[in-house]
Amino acid sequence: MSSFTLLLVEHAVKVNSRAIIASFIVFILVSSIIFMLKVCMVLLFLRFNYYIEKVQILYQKSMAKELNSREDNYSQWYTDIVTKADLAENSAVRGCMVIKPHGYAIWERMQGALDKMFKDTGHENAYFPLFIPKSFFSKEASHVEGFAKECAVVTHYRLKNDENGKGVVVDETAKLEEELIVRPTSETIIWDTYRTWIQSYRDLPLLINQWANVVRWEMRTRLFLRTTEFLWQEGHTAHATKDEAVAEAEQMLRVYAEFAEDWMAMPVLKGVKSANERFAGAVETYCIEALMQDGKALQAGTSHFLGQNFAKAFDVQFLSKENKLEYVWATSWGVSTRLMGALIMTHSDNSGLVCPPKLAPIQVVIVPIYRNDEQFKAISEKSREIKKQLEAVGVRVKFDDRDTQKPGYKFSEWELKGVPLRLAIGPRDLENGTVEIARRDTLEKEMLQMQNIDQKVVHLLEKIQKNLYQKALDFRTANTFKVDSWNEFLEQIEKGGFILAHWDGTPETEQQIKEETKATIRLIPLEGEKENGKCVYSGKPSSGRVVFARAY
RNA sequence: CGGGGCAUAGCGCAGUCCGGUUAGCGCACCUGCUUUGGGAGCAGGGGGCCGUAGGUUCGAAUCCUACUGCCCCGACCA
Repeated sequence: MSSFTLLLVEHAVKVNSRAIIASFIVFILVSSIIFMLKVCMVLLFLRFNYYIEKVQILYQKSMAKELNSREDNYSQWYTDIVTKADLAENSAVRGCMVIKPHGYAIWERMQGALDKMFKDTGHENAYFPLFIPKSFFSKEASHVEGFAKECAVVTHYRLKNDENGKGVVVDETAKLEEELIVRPTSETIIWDTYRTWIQSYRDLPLLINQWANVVRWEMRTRLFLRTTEFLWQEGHTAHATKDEAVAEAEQMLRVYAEFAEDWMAMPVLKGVKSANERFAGAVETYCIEALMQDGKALQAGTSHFLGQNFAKAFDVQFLSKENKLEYVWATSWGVSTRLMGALIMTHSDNSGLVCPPKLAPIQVVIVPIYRNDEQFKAISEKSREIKKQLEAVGVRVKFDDRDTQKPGYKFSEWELKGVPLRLAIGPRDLENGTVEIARRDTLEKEMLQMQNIDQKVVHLLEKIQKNLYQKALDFRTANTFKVDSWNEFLEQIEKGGFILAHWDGTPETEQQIKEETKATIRLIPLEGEKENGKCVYSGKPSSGRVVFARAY
């Protein structure tokens, strides 16, 4: 019995041990397969991670210098150009920007050109205060209404150390008798002043301009396009007759249009604003309107016929030749640093800013290419020679002789900053008497002989200026549409561009269209043929097409 | 003022869910060498009160509370 059991046990052990061995082998096999699979997966994972890392590195590298593209993200592209081309940056103060040297240099060139045009049309510069007594504001009813919601107000004139030792606080005992408004525009303070300047028709016309900063407390801001504080010029003129004042407002509109087209190479439409869009306090607002590359419109300048509104509000009267006491007729007109935004959005591309030669602080940059000191010396000598030659014919030149950056870096940097022409001079050029010239507008490169380089450059700069204008004009033409039905209107407004459509002339219809489509009447054209038709929204009769668009 | 998001090096971000070595990465910066005709490479280096103030905890960039600031989307506007 016991031996039998033993046998059985022995058998069982044998069977078991076979099974154990078998299962052990299976286990080894399976686990080794699993192990190998694991190894493979880990390897794959590592490999994968490596690629991810690589992709991230590449991405970060490209992010370091490159712009978001115009097509992918237009508004980010715009911001990238402003900041990466060193035009401006956001400041510690919400909504206010720091205009950096390169951006300011362009603005200075704009100022210079405009200032000359103002003076050529008989205007003089003056300066009025930053602060306006609050009571002045309430004198012209619609003017207050227009600006009241966005005024910064000065209430106190002293700070003191906090009693709890936590920095400075406003000294409540130093409250102003009358609060001061930081000017959002200067009509009121200027007309209050003009009252004392004007007594007789002999004091007229009074043609004054001021270059100044103004503050409008905006909800949402964007560099150059809409900032809380901005730089501008404001012209304020007084005239003896209505006709003369209207003529002045129209003249300044032409000045703005000429500046936009000749200097900024930016085609503009001229027209008048509808009642809804009119300046607060104006009888008529004239404007120039440009089309940006994303199909949105941008108001680039305004000129207002103010009638006698401010003369009456501030009691500015003069004795006429007929010895009659009359109110004077007024205009005001302005353009701002917003033009910088217009400039950027009209011409620039995915390589950065494209600046028209007439406004470019640097028109030509010379980049030397060399391997050693001797070459650098020889090339520098030649470059300085060319620089002098170009400067002699009035070209603004920079010789980029920094030894800390490589040529490729410099090429990209100056493209980003919008320099119209780049000359590259290397050892080969010295031997051959050539120079490589690259156009910023077309990004084309060409080898030129060095002889008469000054004439060639001058010619090219003119060509670039013309080409930029033509390109912008072609773009506008291709994006201007006549629309005659409401369905067409709805469809087209989504695609962007200027829409020429009939309007019944009522503010109600304009408001309805705005609410339904976000499009506004940019202007009622001054030029072009008049044509009768039916309002695109209400179907009521219309005497001419007006320009609709979504706007900045 | 409504709705959403974020706050970590000069800039851009990871780490936060799930608390635990000396807080990382890219760009930029500094030094050296090699480079220089389209954003150079290698090696080394410096730089942080992790928005502020409380709390929880042996321990907080990480969890909780409050505050502040910024960004985006709407209403307002050149």
